[in-house]
Amino acid sequence: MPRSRVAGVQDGAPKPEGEPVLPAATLRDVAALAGVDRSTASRVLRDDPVQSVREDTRERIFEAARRLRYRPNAIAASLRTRSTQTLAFVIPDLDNIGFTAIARGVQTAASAAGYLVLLAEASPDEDRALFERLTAERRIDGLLVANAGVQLARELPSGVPAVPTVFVNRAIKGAAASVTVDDRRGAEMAIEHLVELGHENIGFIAGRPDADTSRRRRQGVRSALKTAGLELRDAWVASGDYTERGGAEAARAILAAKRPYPTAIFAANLVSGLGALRVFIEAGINVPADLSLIVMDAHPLAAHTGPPLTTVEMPLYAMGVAAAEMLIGAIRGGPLEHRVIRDEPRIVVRESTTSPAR
Amino acid sequence: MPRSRVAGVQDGAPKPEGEPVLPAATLRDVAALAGVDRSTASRVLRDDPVQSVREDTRERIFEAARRLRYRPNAIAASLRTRSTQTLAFVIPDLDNIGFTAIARGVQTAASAAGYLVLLAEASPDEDRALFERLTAERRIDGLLVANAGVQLARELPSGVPAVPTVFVNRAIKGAAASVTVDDRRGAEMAIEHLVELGHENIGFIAGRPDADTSRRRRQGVRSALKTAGLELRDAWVASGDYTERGGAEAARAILAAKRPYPTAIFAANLVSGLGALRVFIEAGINVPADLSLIVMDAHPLAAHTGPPLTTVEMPLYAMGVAAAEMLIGAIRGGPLEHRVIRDEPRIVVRESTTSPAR
DNA sequence: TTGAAAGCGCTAACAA
DNA sequence: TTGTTAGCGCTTTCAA
Repeated sequence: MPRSRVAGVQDGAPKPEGEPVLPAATLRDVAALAGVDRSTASRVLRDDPVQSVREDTRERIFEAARRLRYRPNAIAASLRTRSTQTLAFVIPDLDNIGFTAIARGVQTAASAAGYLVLLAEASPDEDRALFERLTAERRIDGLLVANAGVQLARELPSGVPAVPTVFVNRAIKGAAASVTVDDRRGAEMAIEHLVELGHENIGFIAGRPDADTSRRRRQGVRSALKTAGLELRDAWVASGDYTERGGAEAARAILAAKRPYPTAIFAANLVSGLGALRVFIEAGINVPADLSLIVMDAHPLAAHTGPPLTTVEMPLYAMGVAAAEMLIGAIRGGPLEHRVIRDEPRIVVRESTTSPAR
Repeated sequence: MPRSRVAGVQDGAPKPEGEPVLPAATLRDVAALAGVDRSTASRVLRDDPVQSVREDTRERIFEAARRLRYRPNAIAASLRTRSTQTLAFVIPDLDNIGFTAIARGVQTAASAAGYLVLLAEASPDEDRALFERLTAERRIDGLLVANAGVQLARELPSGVPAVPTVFVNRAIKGAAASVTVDDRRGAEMAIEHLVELGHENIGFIAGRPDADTSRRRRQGVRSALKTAGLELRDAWVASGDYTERGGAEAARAILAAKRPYPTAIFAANLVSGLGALRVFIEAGINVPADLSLIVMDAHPLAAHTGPPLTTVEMPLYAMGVAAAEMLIGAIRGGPLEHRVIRDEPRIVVRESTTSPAR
């Protein structure tokens, strides 16, 4: 039996009924206690290098702040400085497990620079309102947009005061900045893996036709096949739309075409690969004995599908870090640019790929 | 071939080099253009019911605001009203797929009430700093905390001006408010499902011993087994710690115990169930023929494991909605309380459970 | 080395 | 029905 202390109802912070909740101390209170002017207190507490302050004055101010548990009011500071120390990271779908690695990179880089991150999900029909709310109302200093459709970039009303914006995992022509990964190389590596296993008949479940990532992945497929002296048959290509359902439909389309079937398939992302996998299994196809499957996007769960999926792991965390760093740099006057993270993708071999049957 | 317009590099918002970016209009500008005082403009634009305004004045003000593309500065309003219209939703781990349904519920309810949600991930060693930053600096009006450990509640310095806080999926004694689901009932239903299939030897992979959800799930297991006249053998129970690794270890522990093995196992959450599933499969155990497995937590990906997992789907979305609504109510002066969402959990039967072999 | 004064953009008493 | 006034709490010249 576990000790009841552990298994019992948890203790939390008991309400401190005794201590009256004082109204939060302001800079004025600190200054009064330290016997200085508010401006002096402000300079000291912010470590303002512009003017020097006598050591004992500094100490008096710090001591007063400590005793009053002074915390600056960020809202008031923002109003004055016109800087909120906050970024927004907008994603289209929280359920899309691909974004967590990016988000973690963003968070890490932002925290390191003292920025807070407002992570928000916005479906295509809501995003305009959200963007307006964030930027027009001056709640953020900069914006990161992942996976969002063109709509959003196109529709941002030009009257809205522009905050620096970096697109993540999406190269939008005309946008000032973006950070992407080398999708083309990742797709090439997927095909190379299949070719090394001996496959000659390779199919492709593509992404959303209107997404630029999809275009680059398709290019990678073509170029790697060409290098291997192989051909991409029309009947073996279908759009999986980056969704589970799209992947399933693509799989059915490939199965519906006349034989021969391909012996291996590369799906342009994890979710569409899952949809396809399901269709194959339900059709009685043995993966990988009859058909190998490799998908783009790494996620812990890929290890738990039936069979575990061989994946192409892209440097998503690094992409998030780079995007946040570029954005913060831009806020501070640095350049916005289009950047591609060239860290080599990694093939994680699991059980869904093997050599073709003879 | 797709039209090149579609497959090509995407167009975004071209930089409007022509239009000079005007400094954003303020209330003062609107008032001047409409020929009224700032206060009048403010009242009209906020739809302040306190005082009435002549119809033509209203129209002049709206027209001026429209022409100047006026958007109120939320920071300035916040400073004055001491309300940010922003909530924070703090979660311990973005990768935990269980939280997305909750987050979506929170978002929906918050948006409906005009609140923005700041979704933040905070590991146990960071959360204090984050909380201070959010509350002490007065960036938010209320706080939702999901899955967080006791630490956080216990350690919140009492000097920090308290924002209303609602714990989500976690009942913390001493905390003012929480919203949870009926974990006990969910666990009972899992066991009932196995019993109905004819299982008599049922094992349990429990959650983190220090989590209150884990305690309730354990209670449910015991009570349902008791009702069925079955016993829970010590050798068939192990803590999976709510992690994949913990689940794997628990599975190994159960396999290491002397026979007989249980014919079915209930894992207290999805991730630990995945860890266990993997161990079973690697041990050559056929799931479900040799061993049925049911897990708590619904997620689309549960349909894609090998075999697809039978799950207990809890009303997580409803929990998120309820938590946000309670919090917003509290901000507006309403009560904080401990609430349990009693919506009946749902068993989603997939292929990982079947009747025991004879 | 410090203080005085002004003001970020808005809202809310109160007065007219 | 509308305007006057006084801040919210902070930062930032400028002057002493």
